[in-house]
Amino acid sequence: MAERITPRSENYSDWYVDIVLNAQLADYSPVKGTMVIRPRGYAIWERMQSALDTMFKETGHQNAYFPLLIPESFLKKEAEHVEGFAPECAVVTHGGGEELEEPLVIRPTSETIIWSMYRKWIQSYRDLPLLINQWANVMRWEKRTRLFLRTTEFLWQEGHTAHASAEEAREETLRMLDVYRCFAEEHMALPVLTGIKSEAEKFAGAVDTYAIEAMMQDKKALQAGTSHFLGQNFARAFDVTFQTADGALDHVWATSWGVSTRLIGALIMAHSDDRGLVLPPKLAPTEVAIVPIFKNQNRTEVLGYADRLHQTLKGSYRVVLDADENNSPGWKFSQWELFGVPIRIECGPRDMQNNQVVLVRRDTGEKLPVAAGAAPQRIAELLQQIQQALYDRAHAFRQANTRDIDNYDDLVAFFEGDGGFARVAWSGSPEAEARIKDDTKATIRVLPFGNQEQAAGKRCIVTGEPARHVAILARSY
RNA sequence: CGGGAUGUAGCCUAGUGGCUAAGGCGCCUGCUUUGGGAGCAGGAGACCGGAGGUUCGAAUCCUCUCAUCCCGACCA
Repeated sequence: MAERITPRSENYSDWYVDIVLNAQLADYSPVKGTMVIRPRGYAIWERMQSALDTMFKETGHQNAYFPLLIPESFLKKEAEHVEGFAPECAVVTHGGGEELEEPLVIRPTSETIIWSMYRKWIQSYRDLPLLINQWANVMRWEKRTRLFLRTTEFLWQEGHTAHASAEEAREETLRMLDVYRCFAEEHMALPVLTGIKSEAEKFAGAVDTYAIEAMMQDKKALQAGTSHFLGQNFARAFDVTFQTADGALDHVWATSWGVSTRLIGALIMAHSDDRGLVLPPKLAPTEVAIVPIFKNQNRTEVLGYADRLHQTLKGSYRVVLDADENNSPGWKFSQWELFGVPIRIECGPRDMQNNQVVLVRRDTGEKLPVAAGAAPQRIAELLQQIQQALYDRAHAFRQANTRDIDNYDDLVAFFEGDGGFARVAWSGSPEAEARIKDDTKATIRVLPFGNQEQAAGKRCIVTGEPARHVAILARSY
């Protein structure tokens, strides 16, 4: 029998690991905390990259590549930055059989090396804005790792932009946050909250950190992407100045923003079920799997029928024909479900007689017989419906598990129970934030856009002081 | 970095001092099958995580060590 997937209800962590391993997305590799992204997982990443890269280009960015190794001294130039990252840096001390003059840090992020270069490339306001993105691997020595969600090495993209004014840099920060929101919603079918992070949760070295935040099926929050307004912090640290149109000298304004292979973890935890992976059609490496059902006496005919269907669909869809003769149809059904293929097409002798095929939705299991000639059109519609249904289901789930709470005891009870997202009024005091964390293990995920004005007239859930913010609280990954 | 658990064939597991380490899945060969994880027959595959020790004898007991997973403190 095939591998059993631990049901979500039994153990969510085990379920997650079972999905990743059995759907062949990734595998553990020999070094603690590192993993191999297998072809089925990497193909998803490639689709993510392709969609995001297009969006980055459409917003005026260019790709470049900066080196993996960063002089240790660079990290130390920005005070908060070094404090934030020093504990999780891997450091190269030897090369070519000799101890290095200066240790080299394996990048945990590239602000420092990039700004050291921007110093050379930026002299005038005419050189701005400078809009660069890089696709790269980074390394953060995490104490505790989880496949895709937090590994020692991971793949991501990091955008680093330089601007002549604070306003422009802020605009850029929000523009890219919106690109992430759009990508999450439209491609990943993942509803996200957008907003700003609290002081405690922001990026080391940023003035403001914005994030998209999603709810997973266990009601925990996952930060799916961040966009930072860096102010002039890195420009000052690396002495990056430019001459303005009126001849003055000013430090450059900066942003950085990134999403990582963690998004694959988000995808899994948002949509998949106890039968295996469920992928939104737009990111599914294979959209359609054709499973012919034949007996010995009609093998040639049925395979021919399936093959003609395959030929018909090949030009328009990412489709595979599973013509293997050893595994039973039932086995193949389970297998393609495990792999998360959005639509399976069953075609057997009965279908052939009726000149039809059976489309099976991965998300609902629903079986839909359709005339063979209508299949291409129906598939297009169905893929869209599945994409939308996944989004709607995730959105409804988040709505159902988000509660407005205005009493501290209720808040504590909420997180002692099933938990979810708690929407509360908050004074802005770090002490209040810390107390919530101590008492509930929940943190401020985001101060969401759109309803901050609702804080007016309310009192902080912890201190009772006048509230200045609406905060979303949740336990998180 | 603390707490817990586990390392026996590709995977899962049995074996808790005594013959040649057992079974299931998977894999290979052949036949038969195929509308929800098929059947039969045959076959390959393990220095039992590593090192040291106790013993006539160790997968099994002891010591050390390594690795991984899970739960907490820290984080894309």
